[in-house]
Amino acid sequence: MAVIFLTSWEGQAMSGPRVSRGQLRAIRDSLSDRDMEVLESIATNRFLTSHQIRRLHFADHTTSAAAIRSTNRALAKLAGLGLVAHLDRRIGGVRSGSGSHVWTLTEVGSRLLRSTGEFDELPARLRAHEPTLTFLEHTLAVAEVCVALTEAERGGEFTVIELLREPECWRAYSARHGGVAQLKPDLYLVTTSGEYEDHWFLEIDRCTEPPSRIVRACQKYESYRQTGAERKRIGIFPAVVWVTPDAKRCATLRSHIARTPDLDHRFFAVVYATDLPSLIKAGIGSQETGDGA
DNA sequence: GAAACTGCCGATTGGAGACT
DNA sequence: AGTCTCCAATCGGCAGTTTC
Repeated sequence: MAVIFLTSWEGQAMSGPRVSRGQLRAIRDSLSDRDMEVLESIATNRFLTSHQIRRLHFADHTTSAAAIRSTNRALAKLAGLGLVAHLDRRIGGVRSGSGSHVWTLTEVGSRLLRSTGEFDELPARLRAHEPTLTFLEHTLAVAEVCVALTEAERGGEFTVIELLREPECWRAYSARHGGVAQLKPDLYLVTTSGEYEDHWFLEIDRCTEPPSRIVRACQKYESYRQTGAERKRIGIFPAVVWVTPDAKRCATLRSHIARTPDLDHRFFAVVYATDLPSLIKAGIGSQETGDGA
């Protein structure tokens, strides 16, 4: 995952010139199906790097270099039409070197998608201020998992039935000592592999929180599990998977969670990001057998 | 014929390591 | 500690090729 720092924010690109409904229709007519798919991906994930867009929509080119050029040209076209904009500077590549651009929807792009009737939830006015580095890194990390899942699905490892992002995947429940608590997974995923359907809560770890806080979050999942709400809804409790950026962190979190006594460890897993597709393909055996809440 | 794709090449950028 | 050099990765311009 690229490390990205912002030096400035093209806030003016978020608003851009006024575009009439007729102009918007003309722009829509000039777009290919793939252009629309790229826009929809950016809208769904809020921010995507050029690299991620390439993997999502330009994977069928003969060489990766050709895919990159096609990606860049498609994005340049969308940017030229005022539909997307990239953050001003890209710093920090996959190894050394400069990193990918980070793209987001402009207000015109948002209006265009809302005009299709499939993105009514997009805001009419977009944030004009600079996103924080923490927010951006988290958003891109979640997007990275979504891209990896798409690639694995494309490779025939499993089928994604449902993928919900924040806040659609959040769960509100009654806390033990009264009041309403909220569970905030990064992703909710339903997959099939063979004849089994698996449900997952995914938490994207970026080594920014101490293991003690991860353990507390697990305890919150355990409290929610004991309400029986998920079991009532879908018949099972989803597996809770922490996705870590490196193997050392993976081992650390596994160790802390394993030492926590008041958890039903059948429902919790920690996995290094690259191993997530394998875990999903194999399944975690998280199906509650009826002795639960 | 137009649009999309591809190959080539140079410019740009930051990370890593060597050097002072 | 600061500077310099090399290297890897990305982007974009141009021109040729392919596809519809």
